[in-house]
This record gives sequence, C-alpha cells and structure tokens, in this order.
Amino acid sequence: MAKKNKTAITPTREQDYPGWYQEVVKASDMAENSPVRGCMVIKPWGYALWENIMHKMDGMFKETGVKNAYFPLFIPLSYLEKEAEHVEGFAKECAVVTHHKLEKDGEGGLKPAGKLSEPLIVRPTSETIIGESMARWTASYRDLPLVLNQWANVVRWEMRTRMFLRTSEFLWQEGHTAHATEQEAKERTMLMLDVYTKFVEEYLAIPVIRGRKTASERFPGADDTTCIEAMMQDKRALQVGTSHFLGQNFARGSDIKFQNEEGKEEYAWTTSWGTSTRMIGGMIMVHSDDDGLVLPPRVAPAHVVIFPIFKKGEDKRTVMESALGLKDALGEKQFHDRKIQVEIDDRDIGGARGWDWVKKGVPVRIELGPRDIAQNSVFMARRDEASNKKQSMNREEFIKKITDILDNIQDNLFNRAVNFRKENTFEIDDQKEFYKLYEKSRGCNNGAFVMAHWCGSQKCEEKIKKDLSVTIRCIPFDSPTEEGHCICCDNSSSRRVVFAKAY
RNA sequence: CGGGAUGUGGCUCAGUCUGGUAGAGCACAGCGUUCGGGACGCUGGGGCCGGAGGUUCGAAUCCUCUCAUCCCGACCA
Repeated sequence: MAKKNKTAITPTREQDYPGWYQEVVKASDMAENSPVRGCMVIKPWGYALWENIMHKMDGMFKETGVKNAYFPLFIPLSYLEKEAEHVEGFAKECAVVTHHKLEKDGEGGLKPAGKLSEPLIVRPTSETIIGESMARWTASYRDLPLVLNQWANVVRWEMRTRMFLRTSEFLWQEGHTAHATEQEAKERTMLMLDVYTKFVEEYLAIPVIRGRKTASERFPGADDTTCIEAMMQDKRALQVGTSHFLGQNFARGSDIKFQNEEGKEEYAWTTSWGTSTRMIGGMIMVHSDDDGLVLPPRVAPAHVVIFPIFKKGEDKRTVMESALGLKDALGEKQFHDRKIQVEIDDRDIGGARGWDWVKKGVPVRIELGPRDIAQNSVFMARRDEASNKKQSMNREEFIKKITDILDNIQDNLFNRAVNFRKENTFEIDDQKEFYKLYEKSRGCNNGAFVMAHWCGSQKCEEKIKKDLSVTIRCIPFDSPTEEGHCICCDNSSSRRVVFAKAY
C-alpha cells in the first residue's frame, strides 16, 4: 500500500499548531491525558527524559553548593497569608484540603468527614513552608547561607491545560536560599539563572534570552524576577526558567531573622528559582517536526535504535547476534555524562516499526540486515534530517563516529533554533508596523519577537496586552542603552525590551 | 462563573429525527503470505449505548432529572 500521509503527524504545524503539539506528545508515547481533569500520565519514554533532565540539573546545582531537602505537600492556609502579594498571586488557583477522612453516606457512596480545624492547601510553590523551617534554622549569621532545593510536585488549579506546558499538577524543582546580605542573595539569583541557561542551551539545545521581568510579570512577592525566554516554532515565547530575588519580603513574612556579626538582629535575604516539566513542552515545540518528536541527544532516553531486518527464519539468528554485538559495542562508548544508550526493536510489524521511532524522536536509527552484515556496514538515518535520507556506513567507522554524529545532531538542533529565532526577531520603532505585525498573526504564525522601546510605564504595557495579547517577555540583560521612543506612547526610552505572545 | 456542544468496544465515530436482535474503521489476538519507507488475506475476542427515573408490549433512540467532558469567553509566572 502507498503511504497514507506525507507526514507522520496530522495535523501539521502549519495546519494547526496546538493540535500538532498534542499529537506529537501522544505519538511519541511520552504522556497521555488522565481521568483526572488537567492532570497527565507521564509514560516511561517521557519520564526517562525527565529523569535525564533531573539527573543533570541536580549535578549542576550541587556543584554550586546546593543541598536537596524535602518539605510537606500540604501547607497550612495561614502560611499563604504571610506575604500579601503572594496570596494575591496564588489564592485563585489553590487546591484546598478541608477533611481528613471519608465515611459512608448511607447511599452506597462515601462522603468527606472529619473537618480540619485549619484547611490545608496543596503547595502551589513552597516559599512559605520552607520559610517556616528557615526561620527556625537561622539564629546566627554563621547559619547562613541556606542553599536548598527540592524536587517535587506542585498543584495550580488551572482553567485551561495542555500536556507539559500547563497542567494542574506538575513536576519541578524549586530552589530556596537565605543569605545574610542583599548582595549575596542577588548573586545567587543570577548564578542559578546561569545554571538554567547553560542547561537549557547545552542539553535541551534551546537558545534563550536572559532578562528581567517587568513589575507586572514578576513573581508574586518578589523584588526582582529574572528569566530565560525561548521562541517556539509558532513564534510565541515560553518562559523556560525563572530565578527570583525575594528581598526581605518573605523573611519578614516567615520571620527569618539572624544575629549579624555585630550582634544586631536582621532579616535574611531570600531567593527562589524553578524549572519544571514545562521545559519538556518547550523542547518539543522548538525541535519537533511534522514527523513527530525530535530529541536532543544529550537528554534523549535512547541515542540509537537498531532495527534488525530478516526475511527468512535462518537469517534471524545471525542478524540478531550482529545487532546485539553492535549494541554492546556502542554501549561501551561514552557520550558526555552517559554511556550510549541503545534500543533494539525486533517487532515484526513491517514499516510501522521505523515510524514508531521517528515519532519517538530517537536521534539515530540503524537498519541492520543480511546485506549490511555481508558488507560489514550499517544503514543509518538521523532524526535531524529528512526521514527518508539514509546512508550506508562502515560498521566500525559508525561505532567510532557515533559520538561525533550525536554531537553534530545536538549542534544542528541548537543552531537551527538560533537561526529560526534570528529570522523571526525584529527591531520595530513604528507603532503602526508593530500593530500590523501582531494583528495579522494567527495559526502557526504568532508574529515574532519584537525588540521595541518601552518607556517603563505599566499603562503602556497594559494597553499593548489588551490590544494585541502581546506582553513584554523580559528586559534583556544584554540589550544596549540607546535612545528611542516608546512604541506605545512615544515618550523617550533608553533601551529595547522583548515583546511577544506568550504561552 | 456566562455562552455552545458532546457522552455508543482501547481510539475515532455512525445509528437517535421516524422506538423493533448494537454497527463501521482503526487498534488488539491467532494463522498464513509478506518484510531495506506506514503490508495483505482469513479467523477471532471485546460494548448492560455516561448515570437515575419515567412513557411503552418493547428505549442507544421519546420525556424528566443528574453527572462528566470538550469548545468559546473570563482567568492564568
């Protein structure tokens, strides 16, 4: 039979970007929707990816002196009230636990019973409960800094959810630190943003813009929120990670005090920083194509998949032996932090087998049949190239070059993303042009990143958001000082900021 | 919380208007032929039609209530 579709994924990105995204997640076997509204089941292929992310990031954190700990899932309601802006930001999306048991309702079902004297909320983030511990642990400047992190799940009762990008429950890491000086806390905020930048660019192959959030986009309760922002293939922005300088706001709320060297009591300076499974959503939207997921080799759950090919029964043993031998030889090789990971798929399902792994995004696919074995070669396809482009390679040469090939794929994905962003980032100074660009955007085309001048007033920011659903993603650290006029009100401005539609 | 829609096998849906033995495609299992770009044939397993009540000799189909989900809006680090 002729192939039914030109692409493995329908709809394509061009036809229906959100639909494409959902299909890629499903077709790659990473995750699926669960019976619980807004929550997802992360399947082994998706979770292995998360494990790789966790493992690498955790190591990078620890190199900077971070210690892991674990704090409760439940937070007393009164804790949330300790920081005024914090309440404001999270109250609308909290799951609340009000009872501690169930009893028979007399109609064959169960009903909640045992009302709690104080309701508990399921953590939407842990500043307040960790602050409570920090307050008890901190008596002297000698107890500082506290540099903690936890890998956990959090719940934010979202109205509208999309797998990995926004779910009611999600997995993340949240770092929380307390310092004796403002300077040190600010340095930690930037240090962690550096770690995030390095991880996201080098491992997920996603180029990011580093910058500062405007007051209205700041974390509730923070003095300063820094972030890394990336462009998706529909030209919308996704915040991939954030790091907050919390000043003394939470220290006051949670009473984190210490005696300084002069014996005087002071409030500590705190930070918090986080990345979540949302990064996976970003990785999908940056690299994947109309044939499905494309995994950057440095985080891929498997680097290579081997398809043994045999027609007759007697071929099977030789081919399988050869495939296992190849797997072992590759498995000896070191690719950065890990050994090369190889899957062998010997399912007898014809051509569908190859497409399965294209959709799963494995960087390198190898077809290995009697012909290749006779010539001591392998037939290789790369996921970053057209799916029908395959090349025969000498087997030993392939083994020797596999790490180079994987590095090359990794670089290629990153460079491609950099170029895409470059092609879709514009400096605009004319308001009409700015409006025209975003007004005509729809579907896969959500405009662009626009570097434009902004006077700094919240009014202008709000007007643009209201008119165009376009927000200031960040004030980039590296944007040079230059004279210009606000894209909205024409008042003078000294630097450009990044405008985009956001996820 | 407003507006609109939909609940039938694992998935996508037909059947409902006009009540009469629960269907198709895909997926799954077995056998055979295939196999280096999404194979084909035959056979087979699987559903008290979201739930409760009502009308009727008879309800997936008509009526009432209820639950759930999806879309649009509002909301959203």
